[in-house]
Amino acid sequence: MARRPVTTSQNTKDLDARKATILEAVVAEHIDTAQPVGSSSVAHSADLDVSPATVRSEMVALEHEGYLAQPHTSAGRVPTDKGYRYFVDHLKSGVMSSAQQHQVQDFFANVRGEVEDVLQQTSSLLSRLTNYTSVVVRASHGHASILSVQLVSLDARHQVLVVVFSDGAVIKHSIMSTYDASFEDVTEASRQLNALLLTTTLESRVQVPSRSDNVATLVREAVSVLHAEQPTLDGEQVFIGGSSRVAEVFDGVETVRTVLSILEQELLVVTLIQDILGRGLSVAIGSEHGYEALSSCAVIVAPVTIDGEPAGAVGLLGPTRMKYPEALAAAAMVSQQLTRHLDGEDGLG
Amino acid sequence: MARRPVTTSQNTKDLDARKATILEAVVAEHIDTAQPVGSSSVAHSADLDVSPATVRSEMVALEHEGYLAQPHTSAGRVPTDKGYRYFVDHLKSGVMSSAQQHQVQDFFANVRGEVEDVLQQTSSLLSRLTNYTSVVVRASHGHASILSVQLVSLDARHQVLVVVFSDGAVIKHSIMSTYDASFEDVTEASRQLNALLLTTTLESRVQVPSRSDNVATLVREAVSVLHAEQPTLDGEQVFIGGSSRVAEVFDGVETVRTVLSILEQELLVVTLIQDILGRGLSVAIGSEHGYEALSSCAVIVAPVTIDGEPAGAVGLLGPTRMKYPEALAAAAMVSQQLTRHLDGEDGLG
DNA sequence: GGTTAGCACTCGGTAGAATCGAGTGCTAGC
DNA sequence: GCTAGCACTCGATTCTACCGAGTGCTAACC
Repeated sequence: MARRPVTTSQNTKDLDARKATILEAVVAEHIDTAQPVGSSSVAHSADLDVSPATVRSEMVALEHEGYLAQPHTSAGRVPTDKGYRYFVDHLKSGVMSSAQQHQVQDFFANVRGEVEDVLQQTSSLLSRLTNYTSVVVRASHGHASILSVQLVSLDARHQVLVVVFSDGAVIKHSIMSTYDASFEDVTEASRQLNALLLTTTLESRVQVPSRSDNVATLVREAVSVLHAEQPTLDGEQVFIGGSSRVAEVFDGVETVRTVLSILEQELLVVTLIQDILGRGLSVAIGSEHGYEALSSCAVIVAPVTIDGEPAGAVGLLGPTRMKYPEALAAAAMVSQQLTRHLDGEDGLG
Repeated sequence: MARRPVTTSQNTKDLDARKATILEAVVAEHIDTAQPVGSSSVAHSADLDVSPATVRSEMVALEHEGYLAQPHTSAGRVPTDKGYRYFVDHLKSGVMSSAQQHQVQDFFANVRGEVEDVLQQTSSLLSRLTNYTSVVVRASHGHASILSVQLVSLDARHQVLVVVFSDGAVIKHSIMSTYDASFEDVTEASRQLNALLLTTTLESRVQVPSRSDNVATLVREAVSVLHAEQPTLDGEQVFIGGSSRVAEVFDGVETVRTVLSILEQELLVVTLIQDILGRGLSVAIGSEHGYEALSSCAVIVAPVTIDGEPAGAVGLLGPTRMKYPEALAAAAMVSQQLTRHLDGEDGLG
């Protein structure tokens, strides 16, 4: 997956009022119709009392400044990524239909079950609301403290390590011992692990016993397996909803393929979302997120917190000509309601 | 999702040798080219020494008997589901390239990690091998015996119930108590739960204490939450690999959409696979599996066992004109190797 | 100077006609 | 029973003409 350098500054200085109106009209209409937009329809729709000819001359200016592009001579104008960016940056906060608002409220009033299930369903909800593919990311439990460690024997050579975190997450790891571990060994190792790890986090490193008896070996093995957890995927979980939307929202089999195959790579998705979030954006349009393969996509993200701490994010993936007002509003409302829901449950469903 | 009655008997009585050869030639060529197949190419390719005209008259017969169809007059023939069925039923066992065989062996020689990860990667492997979308289903732990039950307190009102099964699976459930549970209450409840549930299975029902003290309430809550596990999804896990293949393998956005949206519904996928498996088939073609929406798909399944007991299945989803010999061989080899891998690990990775 | 009406020009999209050709079904003869 | 021959069908391709939405430019207008 080719990664291009990221443009940090948006370089969207304000346009004069009329250019802005025209740009916004073009973007809005193109989002609506998926067609290049001509000067006359802009002249009529936007309530500036000027002739198409005037609009045209403004359009060439906007084209020179990089906000618009022309698929070919004698076609209308189409927004560039920069054009969309301006549009998004100058959006007055959108609204959701009250029917949709109710839908969200009802959802959160009625969900129950494990956090994982709630997050998966939230992802589906967001996708249904917007008709785009939705992504919900749950932050890693890297800095949640450990509440319980338990080693359970499957048989003499196989043990399962189960760790419960303060955020309610549970992880398991399988351990294969190199010698036959007695029931007592395992129980004792389990006891020592608790003593060792309780209240620490996955990020902290602990002193392991250096003895070479069976129990110490088990303990060392368990601790090392836990610490090995980090490098791969940081323990984030990804929940994708409405992946079938990809097929209806993008045109061109090739694009659909590419986007789907990116969605298959959870690590990539997590990185992407965190990247955007880290840059303090709520939308990344086209080339902005730096993934060549997603150059025809826009990504909307909204953070989710628990007790004020970052706990994940919700995201939406659509074409650059996505319905920003609605999508932004939906993402905002869902992330906010999800945050409240998780807070209300003390960090766990 | 409309469900049609399932055809149980295949009704594929043998055809005479020449018809069979012709039918097989048509199917093979159509799988290869995706085009309707004409009489002359069959006459040349298959080594029957007859003229196209003869082939033609056989073809009308095959059409009457329902093995072939004509998209329109003056086009070649295309196999029907029944035609594919005959082809599959009379397939001499296919072969995999030795390169692919090595790929599979290398994979299983080198995978490590949790079963879940292994299964997910196996799914990706199978998809890469075949260029179709792959599904790996892990059977529910409904009749694995319980090795350990633990109740962990998040805070006074929230507990996490963690259960470890003999097959190495770990499940968790969140519990909200209606009163403040002390640390001692939780420890005691945990102890009692162990006494109650150890060596039982999720399917068995146990006698819960009828007292109304705090501990008993916790215990009842925990047990009921466990038993409630069953009805929804039976605890099966689904791992889908290469969903992006859908976009390149089916034509028509609508089909892609439908197939993707079915893959989103895990319950449906599990049912489908188990259904096919239950009918003792290894392939379900077009209308055979009874899902209207998948009428242009073929599904290949192969069971996976642990110690001879059913433990899940691997599956492939492709168009009815999929490359059956290769796909069947790949599914067979992967399921067999996976079975061996899981057996070798004593039922757990 | 900014705005506008007028106009010639561009060029993608569509509709229709002509044609091609792969493939069929039928029939008569071997 | 097989096959050569033949008329016929019908989707796909190509070509042409043409329409019209939209542009850029210029000259006049306020």
